[in-house]
Amino acid sequence: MSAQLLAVQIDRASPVPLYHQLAEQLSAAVADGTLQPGDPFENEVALSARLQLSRPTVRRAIRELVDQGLLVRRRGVGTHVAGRMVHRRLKLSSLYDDLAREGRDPRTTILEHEIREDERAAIALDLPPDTPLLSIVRVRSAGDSPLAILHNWLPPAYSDLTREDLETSGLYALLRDRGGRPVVAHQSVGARMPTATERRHLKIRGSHPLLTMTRSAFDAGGNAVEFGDHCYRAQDYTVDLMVDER
Amino acid sequence: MSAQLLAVQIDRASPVPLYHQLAEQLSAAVADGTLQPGDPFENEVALSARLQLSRPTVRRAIRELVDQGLLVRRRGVGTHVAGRMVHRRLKLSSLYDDLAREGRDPRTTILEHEIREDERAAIALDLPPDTPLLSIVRVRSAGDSPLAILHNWLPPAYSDLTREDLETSGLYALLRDRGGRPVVAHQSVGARMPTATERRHLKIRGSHPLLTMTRSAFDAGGNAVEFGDHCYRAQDYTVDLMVDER
DNA sequence: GACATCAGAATGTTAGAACAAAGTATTGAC
DNA sequence: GTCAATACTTTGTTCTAACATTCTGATGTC
Repeated sequence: MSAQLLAVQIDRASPVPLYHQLAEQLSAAVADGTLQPGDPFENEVALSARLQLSRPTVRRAIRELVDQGLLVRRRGVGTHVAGRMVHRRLKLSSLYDDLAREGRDPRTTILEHEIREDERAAIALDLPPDTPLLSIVRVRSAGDSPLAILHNWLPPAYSDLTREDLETSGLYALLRDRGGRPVVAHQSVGARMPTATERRHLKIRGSHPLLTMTRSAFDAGGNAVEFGDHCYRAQDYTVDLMVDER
Repeated sequence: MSAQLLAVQIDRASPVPLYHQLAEQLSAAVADGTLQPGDPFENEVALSARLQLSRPTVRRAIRELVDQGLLVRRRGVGTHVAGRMVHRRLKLSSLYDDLAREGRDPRTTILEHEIREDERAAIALDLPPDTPLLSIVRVRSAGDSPLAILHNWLPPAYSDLTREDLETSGLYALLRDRGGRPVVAHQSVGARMPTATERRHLKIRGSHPLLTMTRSAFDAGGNAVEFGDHCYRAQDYTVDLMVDER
């Protein structure tokens, strides 16, 4: 029961770390099906000898794949390719990106765009309650069908975003362009009936609920990036997520 | 601007790895407020010299804290304590555990308990569509107030769970006792109006929606552990979660 | 044939060393 | 005084080396 010998090419002149070069190529082998779930993986020592790399380097590459959930390691047994369902694919995406990816023609109508104080939003962003925040209310549609009402508050660092910016692009894309890459978010998802105003904006007829979500997003250093209070037509939208305790 | 010298005790006779002993004590210093967000952290070399540990060992301990989101490292600058909001605290908890922790007297009524085939559940668990699954329907209450209807399907390995087991304990606790520790789950959260039966079981009067959640859970090896289709009274329940892209 | 013992194979832990890269602070020239 | 070059600090990468721990399977005895 010997493992498959994967073809790997290492470029020692490249500025990208050896362990990462290796990790990417191994990762690709799992992704493209060269290695199937359950398949045994070449062991550390053999791999390091074959590729002329030290064991710590190979070990670190394998660790990256284990962290992604692509491989499972057991002491005394070996390393194997994990089942497809445990592969990690996290994303902190926005509705705009999701719709754009599906080719559903995302559109934005801006209802509000002004600097204000808001205690609830400030607290959620771990900022002083009297911090002036840019408050934005948008209706997001796919084609002619309104899907969601998005209320967001941004800290002072981003308060120069214009209405025009927001009409043509998603909020998260704008934040990324400004260097504020959100990597952590606290979300809370619930449901309730819409108000009369919400029914009008979302063109809801009959008895249909809203899916609500609040989100506080932060960058890697813990700086506040955005607080959002969103509501979606529950008929057209679900929140999908992956919980991972490894 | 020198960093605080933390008191750390390392027991080389202990079977617990040195890096983990160190990580736990450093983690505690952040948790109990000895180190505040933004505080500088003693650098790797100094710490390894002071504690008589090798740099790789210290480095691995620090890496553990970085992975938890407790510390932030930047090359050339140093290591600092991260803001409180980016600390990772993941949990794959069940409603029973949540209620018990809050002292809200969780109770369970079993409506169904039988072996059946269910194509949707089997597919969600990455099993053949004709796999016989243990199908369980429960009403979960806090005291006398019904909160949720929980429909779960379990793979054959767990199909010997009895009604009595389920009445006295949470499903996740039972699974853990049997060695099936779920570490990864795919969840989908939505909202809809309740059916007449659901209104009766959950004692819903008036126009109130349900929060729905489906979940497929797997252990570290990728083996199916559970598929659940739950609905909650949206008035009393929200799904809280933390998304993390680090 | 059933069970305990043991060897082998794999990952896990720890150490010591050297150099690379990035950011900060100081120094020096103009 | 301003600005650029330099030195220093700190984390990042890579290697060699040795021993520990855990699981599997083979060996061998009763």
